[in-house]
Amino acid sequence: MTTAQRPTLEAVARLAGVSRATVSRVVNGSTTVAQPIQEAVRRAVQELGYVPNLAARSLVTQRTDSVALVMPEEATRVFSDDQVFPGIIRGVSQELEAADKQLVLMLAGSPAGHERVERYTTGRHVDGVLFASLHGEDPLPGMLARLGIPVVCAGRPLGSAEVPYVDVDNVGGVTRAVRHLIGSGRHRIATIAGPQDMVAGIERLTGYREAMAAAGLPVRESFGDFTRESGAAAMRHLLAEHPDLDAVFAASDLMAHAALRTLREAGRRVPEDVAVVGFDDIETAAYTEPPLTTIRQPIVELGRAMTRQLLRMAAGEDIEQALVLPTELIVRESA
Amino acid sequence: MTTAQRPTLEAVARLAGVSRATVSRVVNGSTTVAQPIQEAVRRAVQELGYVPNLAARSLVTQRTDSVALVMPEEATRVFSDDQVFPGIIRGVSQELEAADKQLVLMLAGSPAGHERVERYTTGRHVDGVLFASLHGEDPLPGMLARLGIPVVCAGRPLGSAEVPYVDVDNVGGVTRAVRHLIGSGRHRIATIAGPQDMVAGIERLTGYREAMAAAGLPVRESFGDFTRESGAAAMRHLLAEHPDLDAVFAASDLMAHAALRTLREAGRRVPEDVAVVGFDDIETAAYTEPPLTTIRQPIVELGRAMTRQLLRMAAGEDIEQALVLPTELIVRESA
DNA sequence: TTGTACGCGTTATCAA
DNA sequence: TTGATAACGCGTACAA
Repeated sequence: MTTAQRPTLEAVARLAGVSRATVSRVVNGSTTVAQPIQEAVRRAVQELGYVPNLAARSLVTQRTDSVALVMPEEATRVFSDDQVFPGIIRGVSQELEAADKQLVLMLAGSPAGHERVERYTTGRHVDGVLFASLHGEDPLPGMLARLGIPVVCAGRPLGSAEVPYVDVDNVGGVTRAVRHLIGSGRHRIATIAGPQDMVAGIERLTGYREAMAAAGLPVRESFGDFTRESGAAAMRHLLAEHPDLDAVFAASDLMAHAALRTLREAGRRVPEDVAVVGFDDIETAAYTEPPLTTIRQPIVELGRAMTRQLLRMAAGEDIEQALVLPTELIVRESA
Repeated sequence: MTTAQRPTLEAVARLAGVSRATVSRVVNGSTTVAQPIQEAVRRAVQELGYVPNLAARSLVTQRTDSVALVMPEEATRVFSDDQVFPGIIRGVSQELEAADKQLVLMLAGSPAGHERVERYTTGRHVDGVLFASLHGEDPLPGMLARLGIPVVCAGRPLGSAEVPYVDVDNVGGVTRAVRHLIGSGRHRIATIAGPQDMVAGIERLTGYREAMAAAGLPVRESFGDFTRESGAAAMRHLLAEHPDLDAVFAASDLMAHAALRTLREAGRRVPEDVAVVGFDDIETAAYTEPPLTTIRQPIVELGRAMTRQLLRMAAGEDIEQALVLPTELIVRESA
């Protein structure tokens, strides 16, 4: 296997009859190079198929032109069936592509994986780090921020760390959903809450409680972890505890989907007997039986927004500590 | 912002009272260093929080310790609702983590994106390239292979290029599904085929045709692009053309899901009037109405296998040109 | 077993 | 406007 030697700046310089420095200037778009020379250099680059060596460039510029996206590995499991995981990646990827930077994806599930992420990111091998879907109080974002490494989180980070984040308006969305239920005559509204070690789970429960309190209605709570399985168990639990319920707000569409099925198995009609509202607006939501009323969150836009914030930080700009994207109630047939 | 200067080999060497070379040897696990010195070096590394500069290392080793995973951007749209996209990523990520290499994810949707991928990968900024879910005859994998850059594809690449790949047994899986339908008394079996510019679409149709021919049954074909929307349209088309059909094999679970709904809207009962079989075994399959009989493909394992092959190539080993993973018929209630 | 010295391919500083 | 030349941080012959 002939490892075809890549052409270097040196080679281009020789072919174009100029110095390395000049070639470098042309490649990096410096304006201080005479037109005819620019063209000669470009021709040589073209002819040789020259591509800059990023390692060499990083060594001197102290930039890597790459950004890490860190996701807990469970995320790919928990969200394996919805669009959150691919959606964030797509948004991040779009913005990075526009900035001509690479996306280094790190799934950090195991403790070993987490340690690896820590080594890699603190080692300044990337220009910035995006965190998605954090569980509990991960100290890593705060640590990186203190090291002066640009960091942005998806969702308000738990704990005291002052790390910039982008989130969706969980509380506002849930409030609208609960009002919608009340407006259609429901008063015995239960919730299947999400995991309380994730900010999305916490805030959606908060939204439910606040909306119910505002209407002077009593709460009926049960908990899941965003998955279908947990949603089914929670729904069964609710039916046993509060057989009189006439509506359910589930903190994820997957749990709502499982609730639909569990209700049917229990002989309850949706929406006649029990109305159901989910959260996310995954594609499946339009295909459930009956189609699911839910709260849409702009997930691709979330990925894009957090990336833009990060790039601005990396460029030395000051950015808003928090950015909240709007959610929207999508009314279908289940409520 | 005090850009805390990272410690270098030099700093560690000074603290440990040895030469840079020795520190380098310890860091890279050379056995030719005296025990007490090793320990002194390790202590110094610990104390300073030394992390090797990857750019500098790449420059001299000619390795980057990173691997690119290239996916057409449409994949994240087409598969936004199933587990293929996250599944492959998870498998790839697991194997790379074990090998202590980074995953550079590149979504190549637009022509500009494709060109960017080409520049990046041919520029040898990664030690190898994984391709997922190719459409049509992409020349890039073959080009990279000829450049001596390790490449592995998910699914047999179309066209003449001799690029190593890992695939699932599409034909075998479909054959089993069709036999299952025939075995339960169905004879007017239609198919909703996948896109014919993707090898998965082509092979699943081939499997259907071969199994039908082997049983001496006539085919009824309609085409989609793996999405629900296209599946619904294809199902309507089939009902119009072949109102007598008593079974449908859809080349993806999403299309099968849409078929279930379309059949119900048309007043057909599943499985009494029409049996339905899908392909993929996405999580939703167990939650459709009725639960979907389908062909499971080991998608995470596909990601792992292709990564192992790539790493072996990158290590200079010879690898099998093709690797085919088994599929499995999962019988639920729809057939 | 350890250290010296060179080179990897770029960018940046300074003269010319 | 252009060209030498010095870093950037590391691995590794080669010498000791």
